Amino acid sequence: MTSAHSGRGDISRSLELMWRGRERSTRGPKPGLTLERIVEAAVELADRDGIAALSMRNVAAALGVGTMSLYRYVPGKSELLDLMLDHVEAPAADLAEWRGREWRDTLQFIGQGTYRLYLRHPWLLQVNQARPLLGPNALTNFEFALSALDGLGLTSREKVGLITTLVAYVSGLARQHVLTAQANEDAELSQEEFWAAQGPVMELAQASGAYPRVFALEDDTFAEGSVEYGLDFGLALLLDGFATFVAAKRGS
Amino acid sequence: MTSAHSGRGDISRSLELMWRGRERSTRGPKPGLTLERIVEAAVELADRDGIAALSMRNVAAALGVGTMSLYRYVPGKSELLDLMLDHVEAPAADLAEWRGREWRDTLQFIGQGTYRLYLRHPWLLQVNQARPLLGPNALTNFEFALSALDGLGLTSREKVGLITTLVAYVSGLARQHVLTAQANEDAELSQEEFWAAQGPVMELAQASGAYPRVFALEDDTFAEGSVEYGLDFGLALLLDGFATFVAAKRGS
DNA sequence: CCACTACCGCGTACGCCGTACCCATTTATT
DNA sequence: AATAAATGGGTACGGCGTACGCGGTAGTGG
Repeated sequence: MTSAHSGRGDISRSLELMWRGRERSTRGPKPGLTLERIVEAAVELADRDGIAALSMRNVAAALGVGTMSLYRYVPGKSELLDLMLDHVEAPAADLAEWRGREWRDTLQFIGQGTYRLYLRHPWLLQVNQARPLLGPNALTNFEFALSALDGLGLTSREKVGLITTLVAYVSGLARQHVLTAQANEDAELSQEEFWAAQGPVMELAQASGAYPRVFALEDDTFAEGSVEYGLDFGLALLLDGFATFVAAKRGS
Repeated sequence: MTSAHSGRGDISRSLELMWRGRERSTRGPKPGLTLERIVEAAVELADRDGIAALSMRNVAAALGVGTMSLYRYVPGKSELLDLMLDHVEAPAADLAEWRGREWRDTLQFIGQGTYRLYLRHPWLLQVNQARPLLGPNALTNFEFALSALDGLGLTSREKVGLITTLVAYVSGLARQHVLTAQANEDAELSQEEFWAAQGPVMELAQASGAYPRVFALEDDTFAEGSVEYGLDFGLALLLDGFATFVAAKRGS
């Protein structure tokens, strides 16, 4: 029953932690933990048990330390989320191969990769990325996306507009998909029970005759596998739109 | 620091409340509240103070009643969220006018309307619509969207695919936009301070030379007004893609 | 060798949250 | 008048993030 904020705490602390890590001073006991270990444990916990289970107490327990020990490494939960975001955004290793490929292939790759990222870390969709901090990984990904649009004669605004549109679509779709899938899995209520619960009122709705088109939909419309089909379907439409735009710019 | 779940509680209770309201039995004291009033107060509270401030205690206080009194009307917070969702989705009154218009205009209207909805109720983006319950308003909107695609020779799957794609894009973009705007407004940190905080590390990043394209972007790329521009820009691209698809179907 | 100092681990406590439980009160039926 | 049902809401429990502060530890300077 909890969402989460990122970018709410001490921004510069988060950024320092992302870019520089912590410079150790020689005095005092050696730290028993590392920032890295904490972030990894937190991501693993969120992946497995969902964002609602991501409490400082649970992260600490997973690491076998006291709750407040975490605060020696991270200023607060907000900054921990910032770090988790940058952590999972680590770009694929083989980005270099993509130099010189067709822009359309590259954008499709980016879209699919982003989608997979959300599938792997569904809690991303519940994190309020109010102010996406520009961590090293975010910046690398952004640079890569921009490189895909080299040499097409686009302005900065246009490039960013295309990338924004792509990411907006993919994340929006992932949101719909992942949240539904996740509800079907780990809830106490199965998908069948859910539809069974909706059944009675739906029959009323159908009988009312106010929604003829909704109830005229084919049975297989929401069938299994419609979602993977969904990404490629919408992505192709969107990239068709991009192609029209790029062609117009080239022609002018 | 809280997200929120919807569709987690007793589904059938939520649905009953949405479709039928509560049938009053004659015995006992007259209720001092109505479901309607509670939902409206909750929406107003969420609009003004954000989802984090939406606690049962705060809603009750806004209504001048005891916290637990709310539970006489709503089974729990989860169901209250379900009701809030359906409440704000109330369709525009003038949907009937749109019969027979061009599909492209209608879809654009739907996209812009959805976008405005998110601007008006930013907390929508933080609500985990895991299982969007089909309330009367949701169903009416869906029916309207389907009606826009009448007569184009599309299958059920294709119609739903187009609508899904449109909504995914718009909600994804709204998410980026609203969360950023909201952070800029009501946080203790202004936008200038935010960028000032990013400044030092950004200079380091620039000096590293690893992100040439990012730092070669024009200064006005992220300027004010880029966001409204953003919706229409992306929407046009997407609808171009739709047009290509529809034309291909027609031609075949 | 020893004080000093900086740092680590973390126990306790406070004020939030959702809500289970229960009881006094009010009202319509019998 | 007695009964049954519904309302209002107080109290309490177990969760949360985290401020504060204390005892222990490891390098440093005398």
